[in-house]
Amino acid sequence: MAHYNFGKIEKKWQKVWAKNKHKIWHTAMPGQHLISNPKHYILDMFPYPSGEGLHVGHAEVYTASDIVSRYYRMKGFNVLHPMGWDAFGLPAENYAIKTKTHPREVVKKNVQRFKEQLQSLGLSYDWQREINTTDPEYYKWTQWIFLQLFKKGLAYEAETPVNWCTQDKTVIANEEVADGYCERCGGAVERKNLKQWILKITAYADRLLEDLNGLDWPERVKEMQRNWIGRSEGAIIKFKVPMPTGRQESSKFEVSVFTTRPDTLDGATYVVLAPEHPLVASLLNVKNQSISRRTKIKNIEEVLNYIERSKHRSERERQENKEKTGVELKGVKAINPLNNEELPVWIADYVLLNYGTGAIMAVPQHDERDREFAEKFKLPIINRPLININEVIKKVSGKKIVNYKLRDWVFSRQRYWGEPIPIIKCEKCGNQPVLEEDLPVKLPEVKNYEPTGKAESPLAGIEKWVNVKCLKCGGQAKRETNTMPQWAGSCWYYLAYLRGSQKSKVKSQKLVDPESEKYWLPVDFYIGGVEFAATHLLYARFWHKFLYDIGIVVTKEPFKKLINQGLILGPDGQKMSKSRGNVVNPDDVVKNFGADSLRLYEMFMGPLGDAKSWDPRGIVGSQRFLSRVHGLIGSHAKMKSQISNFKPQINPNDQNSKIEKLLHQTIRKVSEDIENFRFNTAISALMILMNGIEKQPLLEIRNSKLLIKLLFPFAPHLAQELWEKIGSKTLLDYEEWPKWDPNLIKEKTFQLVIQINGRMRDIIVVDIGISQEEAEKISLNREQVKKWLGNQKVKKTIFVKDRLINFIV
RNA sequence: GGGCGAGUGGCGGAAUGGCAGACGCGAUGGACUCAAAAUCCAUUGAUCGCAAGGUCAUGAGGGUUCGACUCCCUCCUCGCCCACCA
Repeated sequence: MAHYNFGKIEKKWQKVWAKNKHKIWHTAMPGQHLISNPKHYILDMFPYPSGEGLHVGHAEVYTASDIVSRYYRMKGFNVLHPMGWDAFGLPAENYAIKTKTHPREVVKKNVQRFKEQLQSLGLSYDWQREINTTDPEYYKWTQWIFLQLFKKGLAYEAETPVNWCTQDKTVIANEEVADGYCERCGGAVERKNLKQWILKITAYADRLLEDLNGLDWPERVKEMQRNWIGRSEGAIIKFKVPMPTGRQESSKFEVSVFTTRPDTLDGATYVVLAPEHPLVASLLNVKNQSISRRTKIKNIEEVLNYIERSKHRSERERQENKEKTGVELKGVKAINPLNNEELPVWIADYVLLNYGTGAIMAVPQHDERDREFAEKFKLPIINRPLININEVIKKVSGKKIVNYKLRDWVFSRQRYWGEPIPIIKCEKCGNQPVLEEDLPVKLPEVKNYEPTGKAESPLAGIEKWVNVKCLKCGGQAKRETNTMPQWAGSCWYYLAYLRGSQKSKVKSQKLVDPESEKYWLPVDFYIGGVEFAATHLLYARFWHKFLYDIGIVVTKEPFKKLINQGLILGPDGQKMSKSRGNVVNPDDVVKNFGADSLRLYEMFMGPLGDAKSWDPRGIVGSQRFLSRVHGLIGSHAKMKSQISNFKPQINPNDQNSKIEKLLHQTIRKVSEDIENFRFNTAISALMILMNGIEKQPLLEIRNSKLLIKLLFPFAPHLAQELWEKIGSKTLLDYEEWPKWDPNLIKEKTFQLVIQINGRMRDIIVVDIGISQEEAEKISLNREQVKKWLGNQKVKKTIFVKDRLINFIV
């Protein structure tokens, strides 16, 4: 059988769908009457429209959500299934620097290509709701949310470290750092502190943790978020560090450590500070630039060298299990507040400034890392009895606290291509929020997107834009020139779709129409990669909870059910990448095999959530299957007048009744599998049905219709084509999903497995509901059973109803 | 280093406490053909046996159970994420 002309069929129906005057995939706009049907909001993680174009991994998620959307539409649900573009970000900017094109133009081109590619897969999006995070009408509201955060004290400025390329004189992303050097220019990278905007996500830590319990998310994602938030109970204990000059005691010369084990305090044998810890600078007395005279530290050179070295190591490197490094601050001692013992003080870069207090007390007897360190540097390891936690804390005036691994969210980027942070800075009056009526603060045009050589955004160079009047005093002020991170736009985009069409968006004076929000939220199915577990998914939950607090939304959580898709690896089992040369381009696959074959194959490859490698031969199986369906129904459609009168027989032994049963089993299997995102087994069930139908002497039109409907969510073009071929004029989107008859599926008999000592020795067909006595009687009469039992005595019999009987001898 | 997953035929996978290998790919043999492709039919975990049938087998080792791919423990290997890639 030759393959059907998928190219022609697919183009034909894509055209019909695009033009369709009934707007099959459109849902009611804000202000329009909402249908009272039950709803499903089925959301894809929207793509970053990269220059590479659509990836087969995109095709995988989007096909999955498309199947579910089509299924629920046929089940009578009001389905919202939108798509948009997460279009701010680094690659567009880097490309702009290289080619001198405006990122806006790059994004426009890429979006167009992505959209065409998505449409070539036959995905049923409500395109009238399309959004783009770089659209000023869009980022106006991203900025608006920032203003609300600022007004509630949840956005603040503080010094935080960035990767500073010493050659380019610019801040670079983690991704652009390779082994301590800048990936682009090869210059050395060091950590440098910069004043940046920070969002207080830690204020929501407890709620973000608590509310995970109510979410229908994969347990592993919830677990990742729990660990990321990293709640731990412990205490802050202060160690005095006597003034190195030996004169008066000062509160400055003490160090607070966070410990989860205050009960081990008696066994502490040394104290470790992060190299950046402010106490280290104080001890070195750096500000006088006369370190050596006023400090007690005897090994200044060594200490300074170590601090300098740490600057060049990333956080990850510092925590890696290579040899632990550290330097003792010779001459400095910390006093254990419990027993007044003098402890040596070290600096080591495995202690991080931004976790806990940036300082630890080391108890080598109880902590593995401390012991390793102690063994390497020959520090004492002592075993002292544990003391009751409350007693310790009371005795040393410690403070019980809850500590989180979660850190506040650094929200500034020294970049052009992002949302400008809507703040005006006045030297006299401080930070002023831009007035809401002045939003959006639009990105101005710049001549080039190159870094400025100072740690600031290219926006800083546009004087006309930067210089403004202070809103309070009217004096000379400047705009904030940092932009927001790419995550900002994706924190609320599921709400942006509810703003509706371009027309209703422009008209709207609110972030989201309350009616629409009440009806559509929460998102029922949110589908995307597990790699966002601790970033986007946490950031979006944080913003949503904030919007809940200020009365914008009525739900506490944005995404009710989360579904993860796994990576599609190259044929070599490696992650697809240009440099490996193992990238599969979906355009080629669509051209050579058809969109329906691509969709079917990607869903058939394995469980949605698993990583799986692309097998260039595997797709022919999917294509072969579709061609067989096309051949069978297509050829029979010509004779439809003859077969439509065919009457099914009632006789249960008749072929026709068998196929009836298979059909209903398949309807059930496919329905249940779609609802549970198990597409690989759903497709396998369709194949089994097809194999059964092919063996039939005659094809009943009713059976064709059922098969077509079941196939439709997976291979919509072919299904719609065949639907037309058998004489139906409707669009399948409006057809009802088949129901199964439980009576037709019910089995009357089953295969009873007979085991002896747990090993299968015989199998017989018996009636469902057979009693243990009867099963025993029949089994013990079987030749096979007699042979295996011999003259051994049955000690025990295990009977599992409608399944097996096991004789223990 | 930390966190989260996964290991089943030649390959992708199915079975989540009860017949291991559904469905598909590939391979082998056959039909059709001058021939090839396509298609159709049959076989296809390993091993012993003429056969009936047996034994072994789900990364390795142990445990729980009448019974373990499935649950528990130890180990090995691989994948993903780690806060400025998205």
